Amino acid sequence: MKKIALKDIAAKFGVSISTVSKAINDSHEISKELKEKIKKYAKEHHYRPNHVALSLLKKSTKTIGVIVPNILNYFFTQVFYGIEKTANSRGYSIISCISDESYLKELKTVELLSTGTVEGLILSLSEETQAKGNIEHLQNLIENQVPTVMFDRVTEKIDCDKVVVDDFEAGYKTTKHLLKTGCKRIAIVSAIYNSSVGKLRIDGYKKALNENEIAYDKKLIVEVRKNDDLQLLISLLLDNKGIDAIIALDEITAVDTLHILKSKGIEVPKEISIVGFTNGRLSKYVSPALTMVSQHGKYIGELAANILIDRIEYDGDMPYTTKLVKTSLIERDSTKKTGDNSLLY
Amino acid sequence: MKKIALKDIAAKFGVSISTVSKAINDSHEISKELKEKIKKYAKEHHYRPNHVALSLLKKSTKTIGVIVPNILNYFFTQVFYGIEKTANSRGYSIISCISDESYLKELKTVELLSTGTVEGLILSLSEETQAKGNIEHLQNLIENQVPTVMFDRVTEKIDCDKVVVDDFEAGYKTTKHLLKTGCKRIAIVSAIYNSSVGKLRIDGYKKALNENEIAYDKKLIVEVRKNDDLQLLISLLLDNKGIDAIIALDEITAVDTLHILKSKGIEVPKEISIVGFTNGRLSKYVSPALTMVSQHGKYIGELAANILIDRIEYDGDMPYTTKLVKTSLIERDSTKKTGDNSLLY
DNA sequence: AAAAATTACGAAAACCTTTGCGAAAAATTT
DNA sequence: AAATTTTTCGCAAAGGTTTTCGTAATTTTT
Repeated sequence: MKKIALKDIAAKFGVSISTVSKAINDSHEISKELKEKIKKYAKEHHYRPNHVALSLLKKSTKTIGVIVPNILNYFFTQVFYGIEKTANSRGYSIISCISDESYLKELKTVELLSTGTVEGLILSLSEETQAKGNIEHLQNLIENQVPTVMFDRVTEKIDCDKVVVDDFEAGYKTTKHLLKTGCKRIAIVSAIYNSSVGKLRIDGYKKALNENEIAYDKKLIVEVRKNDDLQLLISLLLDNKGIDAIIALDEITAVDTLHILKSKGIEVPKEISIVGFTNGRLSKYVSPALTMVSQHGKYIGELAANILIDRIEYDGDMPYTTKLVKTSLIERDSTKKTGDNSLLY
Repeated sequence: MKKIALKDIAAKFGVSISTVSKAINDSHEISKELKEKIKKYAKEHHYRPNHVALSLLKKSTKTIGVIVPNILNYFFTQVFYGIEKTANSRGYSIISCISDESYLKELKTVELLSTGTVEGLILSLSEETQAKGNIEHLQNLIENQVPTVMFDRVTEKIDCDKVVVDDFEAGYKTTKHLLKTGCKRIAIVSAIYNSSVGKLRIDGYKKALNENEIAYDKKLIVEVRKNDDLQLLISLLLDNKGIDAIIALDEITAVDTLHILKSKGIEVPKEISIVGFTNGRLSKYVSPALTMVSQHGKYIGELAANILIDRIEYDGDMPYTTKLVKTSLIERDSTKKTGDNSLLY
């Protein structure tokens, strides 16, 4: 039993292809008896209209493309999940690509998908793309009228819909919270020094410091590069006497930092508080459970998908929007309680 | 600047569509001057052949479908990553669906994809599908000659290529290891009582017990259902005096179990050893770090993709294969060392 | 019984691309 | 100058589907 087409059914009953099509679609133009015969046969042979042919005809594939830099990162997994869920509920399939933080793969994918395969694209820039600043491929996308939504790792050089975490506010809020719990000298450990995201968080941090009349000290910002020894970096950092809080800009770094502090016999949060970014699966299972900034990945995915599909389906001019998704601080046991100064004495 | 087709270029230069097509594909049939004019114009307007039309013409979409039950599960994320990577390297895109453990969504997806959209399918059964045993949709798939590879959660009722973890051996190996470290009364906590996977692991466990002449005790197998209180279940379990090891059939349960034991003041592994399944991100960050069974998710994905694409591209008969991927026991600190009996006394 | 309306189906276009073949025009050879 | 080859392009088909329109045949209405 091979793939069956209208043609085959038409041949079977000695009628035309259009008659079969109409019969299967229950058109009133076809007599009752013929319709029933054809429908029965079609069902028995598992006839299903060829999706590719339909896409060509309707000029609509009901498919959107998604490019994520790294699916093993829990945040992106969550976003992906959100996208898939809402896209699906609105009748769209998703064709997914993992750029693996590579500019070239991102480029290839964009070129591949922007040829009628998908009706729109949701993407987050690869690390390499952000570092290089080479975004011609995305510019072409917009020029070619391919609806596009960028999320999280975006660039202001491209004019399109965007969904971003309010990383500035997150950095600000986090720092402020730490200050409120009595911390005075707050360090930042970042493994994402190249991204817009990291810069924004640090800007928010600076603003909070400024508001509290604490001088910004560049020595307190530690950039962790690939293959760097975090243990060593933390040791060097702690030579700056008086550090009483560390903000880690990703979950793994937060957990690693916690372990390093513990191995040094430093009590968390009594001596040093820790806040990490991205509320993934690790944070609540370590001890003490880490206070984290949740970025609502799933919600971001849902939002991005809805914006994209709205644009695909809305026939007319729609101004580009940038949605700023607020973070939530999830307080656990790696920070002191607000107003609770007992630990200070 | 809208989407541009051969038609538009043909109109621009007053030539036929076929001429333009040949010019762009650098055919010798077209004069040098015309070719250059057309190519220049095409490039300037970012012409790219419509992928849907090509798919229809070539009867090949260069796309495979992937259905995973739950992308937030790290094992599946890893498999997904492996699939994407190799599919991509072999020139295939992937269209992905998350069944969310729902039979209905799996069914809908299979029906949607088996209509010319994809050339083959890689899937792992949803929990509901496994529980219900309703696999007609997959039977149709095979009958309709859609190349299909099932991984991890498979059914023996369907005859197709399969890639499975050697869960029987894993259960056997794990149990044997625990016995070798001196454990005598080993319990199992399972949140996947419905799956083939869980049953196989328990079968392996039984074999190991049998070989060591230890009676199988059904009371030592705990099934954790949704919304069940694990804390309570563990407490009840521990009423069976003498339990000195627990095998948890998924990572979260392993970590949770560890926490519960710790909160009860039970020392791990001195009093009770713990081994968990699925070596994800959590296990090595808790303390003590958990000994886990790694299932090599990425490799499974790569294998599945290669098998599928081989079948798609090989024109002829190929017997169905079932690949059994061995697990690795990653020893950390939640189990005692082999031959080290010091902790026993 | 003639006119009008309804029923039941087929032809063809459209979606976009590639490619084999035919044909005209140009260039080359005899 | 005639015959042959080469160059250069267009036509048409094929892939599967839906849909508009046309056209018979049949039924209903006047």
